[in-house]
Amino acid sequence: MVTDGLQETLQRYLPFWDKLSKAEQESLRDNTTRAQYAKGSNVHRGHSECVGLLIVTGGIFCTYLLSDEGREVTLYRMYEGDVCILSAACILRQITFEVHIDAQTDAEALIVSAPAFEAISAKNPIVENFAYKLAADRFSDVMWSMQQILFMGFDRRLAGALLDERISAGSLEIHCTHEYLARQTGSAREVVSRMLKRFVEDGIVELSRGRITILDEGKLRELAR
Amino acid sequence: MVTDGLQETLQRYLPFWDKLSKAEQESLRDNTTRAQYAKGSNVHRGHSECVGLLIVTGGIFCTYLLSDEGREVTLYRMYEGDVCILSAACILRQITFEVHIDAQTDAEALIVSAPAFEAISAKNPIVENFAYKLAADRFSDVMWSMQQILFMGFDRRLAGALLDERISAGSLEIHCTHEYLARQTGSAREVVSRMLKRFVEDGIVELSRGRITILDEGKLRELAR
DNA sequence: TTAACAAACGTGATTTTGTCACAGAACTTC
DNA sequence: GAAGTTCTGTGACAAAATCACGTTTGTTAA
Repeated sequence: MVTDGLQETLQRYLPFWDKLSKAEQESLRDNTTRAQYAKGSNVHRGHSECVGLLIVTGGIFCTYLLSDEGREVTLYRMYEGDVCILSAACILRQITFEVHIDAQTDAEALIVSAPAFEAISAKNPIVENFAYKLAADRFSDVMWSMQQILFMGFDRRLAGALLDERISAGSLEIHCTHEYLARQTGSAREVVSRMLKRFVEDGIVELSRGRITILDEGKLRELAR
Repeated sequence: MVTDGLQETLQRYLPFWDKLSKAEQESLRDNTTRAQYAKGSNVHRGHSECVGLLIVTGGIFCTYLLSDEGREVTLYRMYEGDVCILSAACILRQITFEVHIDAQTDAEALIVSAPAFEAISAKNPIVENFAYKLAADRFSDVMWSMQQILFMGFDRRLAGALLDERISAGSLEIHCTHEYLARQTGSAREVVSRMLKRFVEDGIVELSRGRITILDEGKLRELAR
């Protein structure tokens, strides 16, 4: 959680801050608000109006694709210090696809209003550049997921997802549902359940409602390789 | 095919050209060469050294992912006038994934050497910006493929691919192999063959070696919807 | 403190898609 | 026209997704 003033936070997280004119700094600051999101709440959906640039100051946000039939596939997650450009995608005319963004935990962020950011971005190439570089970062994230889904067997993907959770939990006890893992891996809940059962048979994990305990991290790493 | 001088071609295809200094223009021009590629030849592979910025002046280039086992999935194609940034991905530090690029037909392009482009891009934010905007364009292309592969049934994807070919052929007679369609749809050759057989049974297409004739474009569109 | 409810999970049956192995057909080249 | 290459067809199988339930587990509220 970041609790200091708006200006200090903006300066910390926006690398171009010191290259802005005083007027630009003021304009940004005056159009930035602090926002709180409850776990599971929606931040951005498809091509609805653009919330603006999201600067994560606490919690986890999750960017995902949503199919017409309601299937979700997670693209990447954002943590404290990450700046979310797709919540301001309306600013970048090159971005023509739709993503959804939710708060995955209770979370908070600074929001730079889209029009204010757009105005500065239109005049200041350094700022515009920052935005496009963020997009390129996400491009790489998405390509990573895509390769995983296209080329890796499901056992491997699930093992990888479990290890990711293990890291962000900082513990061998993971608290998440099978449904959640299905979204992370671009698969279906039943498929996750079945594979987890196989992992149990192999002595790799232990299951209980809403919790997965890793018993053999080595085997898991080997699987995910 | 573009046959005029280097400088004219650069000016036509690089929107930032007129904003360069004389020295920058000269440097770019002197580090640009015209290249010919035979159908099927490789232009860029993974993280091998960067060829540089590719400006397509004729033919078709194809950007694809390649798995360890050799499976290929086409991401997008480039035509006359398109500028390829991923062949110069080494310049953009944000781009961390690997793609491959082939000439899909006999093709030709101008190549701006990577170091020359990088030098100018490092000093001139407008040029750097241009590069990142190109990347964002491709990001959108890739997201489009990803949604197709993740959310659409194979019949639909194949119908879409056939319609794409129908357009670029400008005719109901498509000249391509099942293997090619498999790469376009992120699937396998046998799967394409089988689905095409179903299309034949439904009176949608007619098959012969290396050629597919669309008999019922309406049904195909309905399938692809 | 249960009854009622909702969320999470288990599992068989089915379909779709991808993989493997091989065979035959259709063009090319010499 | 013999040999080789490329392209296609097909059966058997495996992996994964989907469908249709049923069961378990925890929460809420009468």
